[in-house]
Amino acid sequence: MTNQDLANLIFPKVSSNILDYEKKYPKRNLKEGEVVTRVAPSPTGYMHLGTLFQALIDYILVKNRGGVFYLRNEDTDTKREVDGAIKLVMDTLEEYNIMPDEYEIDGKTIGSYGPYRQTKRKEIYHAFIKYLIEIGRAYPCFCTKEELDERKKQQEKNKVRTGYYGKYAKCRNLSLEEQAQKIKSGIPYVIRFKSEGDFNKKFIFNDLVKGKLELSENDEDFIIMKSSDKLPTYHFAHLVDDHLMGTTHVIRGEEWLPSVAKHIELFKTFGFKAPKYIHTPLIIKKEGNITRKLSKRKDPEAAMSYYKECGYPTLAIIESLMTIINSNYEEWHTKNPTCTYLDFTYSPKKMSSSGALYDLDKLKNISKNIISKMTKEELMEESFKWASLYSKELKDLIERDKDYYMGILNIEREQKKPRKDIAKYDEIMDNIWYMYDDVYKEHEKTYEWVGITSKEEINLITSTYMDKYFCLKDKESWFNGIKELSESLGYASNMKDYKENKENYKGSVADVSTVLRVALTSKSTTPDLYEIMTLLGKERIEKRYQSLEK
RNA sequence: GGCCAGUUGGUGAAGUGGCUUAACACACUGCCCUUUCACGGCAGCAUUCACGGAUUCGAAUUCCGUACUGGUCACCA
Repeated sequence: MTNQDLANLIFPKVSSNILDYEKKYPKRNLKEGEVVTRVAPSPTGYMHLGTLFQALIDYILVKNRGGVFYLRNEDTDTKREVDGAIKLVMDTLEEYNIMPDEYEIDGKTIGSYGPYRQTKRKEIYHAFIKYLIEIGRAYPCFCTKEELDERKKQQEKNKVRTGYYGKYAKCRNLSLEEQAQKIKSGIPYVIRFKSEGDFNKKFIFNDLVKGKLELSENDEDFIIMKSSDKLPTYHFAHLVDDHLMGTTHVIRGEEWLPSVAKHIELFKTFGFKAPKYIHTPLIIKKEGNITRKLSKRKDPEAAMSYYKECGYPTLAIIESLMTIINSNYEEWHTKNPTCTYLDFTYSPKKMSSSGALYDLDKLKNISKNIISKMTKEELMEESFKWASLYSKELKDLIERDKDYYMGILNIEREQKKPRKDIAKYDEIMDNIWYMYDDVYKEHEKTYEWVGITSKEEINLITSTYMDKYFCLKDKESWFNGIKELSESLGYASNMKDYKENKENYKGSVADVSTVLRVALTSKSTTPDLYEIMTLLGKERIEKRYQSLEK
């Protein structure tokens, strides 16, 4: 009995070997400095902010240096797999405009380094595992769950490091005959990597974000192939896939740092060049005094669907992530206002190495700026798309009269210093409902009177205004009318004069304007009143003033 | 508990031995501008970089220790 015999016993059907696959997937033809990155989500039916975060870095790195960005479906955990999960990831990437160059979806494959789906790569993994068995660096392990638990318990009790290594690696010393015999008798087994590392020896690992790290060598005989479906574990799939697909830069979350030693040993054993690693900080959240990883269970904002539902422009999310990716991004962007985020040069070294807090306030601010710079047509279209999915009410209003809707949106827009009052599309309704008579009528509202609250005075102001001073010719004459109205009723029309001689007046033109505003919209804070009045027109204004309680 | 990483204001952070009386942005507060709200402008907001010690003429920046926080220790990725 030889290693070769054992390998053949375990993988009787594997005919191709490593060399065959390396021929089939030759080294990529890259120009100097070009990179190959990948986003490798597992299809759990959920698109995490962190996945987008990493994909964005992948994408930017490729935009910066040239090369290929691909998507690999890491579906080896068949228990957790959810139908349509990769579609969700792809759709999201598409929405955010960070499409991979190579991918596989609905049976359609783009790119020549596929399959881009791990369950379809089983044979390939088997060839690599077979090789490992042949050279005596992998072996079948027959330990049961109970045995493993017991081992761990003993280790904890004896205060030694837990894990399947050294003398605790029970199955590594089984003779080939014993192994063959057990396999033949149908005992379930996994394949473990036979480590030659020494935990007490250190090696230098250079992470592109964290810098040089001194890590202990791996000495664990970790599992590389599962028993039930014969699929590889992450560690092994990482080795095979990233080698064959030619990944130059692996961008993944910091939670992978503890397994780096395993990966390095694996690459070394095969004599493959390991990719460069960018371990990104985790996106964290603060809850009271506790800081923790964004959790998909507890935090709605961990899911990309959250941002879609609220109606944040995708660019706002991207820009806010950019500020986390490299904190000099904003400064760069204000200096280069015509550039897009794709023109920015990403530097892993400048990335913060502590957890990144995703700040929704910051997002809102960025989003307000982006929305304020949209043209009325853009905003109409974007908000319509959103409303079609999430707000029938708004959708109906837009469809009723798109021009009128754009007119409302255009108040204090398309000017040098546009108004910034919308952070997400679900806020639009709050800002425009009073511009529609039927909605206004039905809307539950309290008039936000400020200063002047007497009903008689309010009625006096509105009726005098409509009778004698109403004018919509242009903004200047409109405002002159309000000034004259103010004076005729004993209010100051000149603010400076008012401030100096308050006792001479009942109030100022500001108070009068507020009355006209609140009486018309019920709100004390609205955009420019002249434009609102122009859109509404005299008749409707008059009606609203008349319908006020006497 | 072992291993690894991190710790600068309310938040994200810049900063790699003197140019830092700690940049920039968000948030907050005040003032100015203004018919309101906003926008914009100005100003304020860490005498100090988790704590203790060491090195140095000089440290947020180097070293050691402590504390705290996070990650990880699966036939999950």
